[in-house]
Amino acid sequence: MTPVGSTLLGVPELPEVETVRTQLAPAVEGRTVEALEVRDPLWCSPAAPAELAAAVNGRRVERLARRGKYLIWTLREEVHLVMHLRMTGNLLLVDADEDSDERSYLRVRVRLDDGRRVLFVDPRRFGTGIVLLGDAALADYLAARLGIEPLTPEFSVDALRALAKGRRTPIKAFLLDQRRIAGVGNIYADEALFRARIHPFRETGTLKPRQLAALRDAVVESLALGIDSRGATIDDFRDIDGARGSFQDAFLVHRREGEPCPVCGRTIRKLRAAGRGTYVCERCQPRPRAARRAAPSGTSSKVA
DNA sequence: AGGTCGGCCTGGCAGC
DNA sequence: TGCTGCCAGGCCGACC
Repeated sequence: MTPVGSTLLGVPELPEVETVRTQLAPAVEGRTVEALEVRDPLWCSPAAPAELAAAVNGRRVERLARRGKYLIWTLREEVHLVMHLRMTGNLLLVDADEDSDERSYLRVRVRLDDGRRVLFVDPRRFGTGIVLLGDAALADYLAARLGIEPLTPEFSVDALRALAKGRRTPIKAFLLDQRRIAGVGNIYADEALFRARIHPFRETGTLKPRQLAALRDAVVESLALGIDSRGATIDDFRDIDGARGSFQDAFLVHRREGEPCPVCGRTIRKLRAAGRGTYVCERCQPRPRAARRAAPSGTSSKVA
């Protein structure tokens, strides 16, 4: 079996989806989808599994692309199968003799014309799929949901400044809003804010140009590091312990509550921002004055 | 209209 | 020990 992607640790964000795309593309591009079997109707609701199959079956895969956290199968004649892994979705590439209906959490099976299968496995059933007919329909779908792609030249300091201007929302919520910047999730938001030395409660519109520049660089660096790290661990994915160590070591503050800050040694705290568990060094990332009176802590009661 | 919040979903685990 | 119930969070839709 060739495992592609993992959700053993953390939620698939841009780097993980990109890793999946990189690994999967050579196996599916140029192949024909013999059968799309959606075994869990929730996956494509409100559309019916048969509708998706009718649109997709028998078509050749021209390209596997990524936009934000979406994985896009572009088939012949502008048929687009758009997948989202959400929280616990995972894609596996397997041979026929490794495939079975008994596999736990199997939601979708894509049978290719070479006998191999791509399996969408998802314990929590948050993952989704939709078929969009026509390039315009795809463009509309993505444009309604996603903003700037952060690993492109379009993600400039000027662009970030324009997005941030006048916004009163906390910067963490801003980073998680896919309609502004596409692909940043909870992990990389924490990592980028730490690198840029910005507190997650900081009001977005009050950030100085220098801070916005630092944040832009930090987002790009964090995502790029995530892609590198993912690539490094994908090969020994079957070795759970090996994958785990390498993956977590890359993160500076995320999920490191109670540990010393890697820069200054102050204990990393867990807060709640934008409804998410949020990790911060409040010496490196000083809490903004306006937020100091707000609830000082989230789910954690123990603060060293 | 921009911002906030609950619902979706289930494995894992804290707490009784 | 075994059960209950809460937590995790990306995205969407309801609400203010």
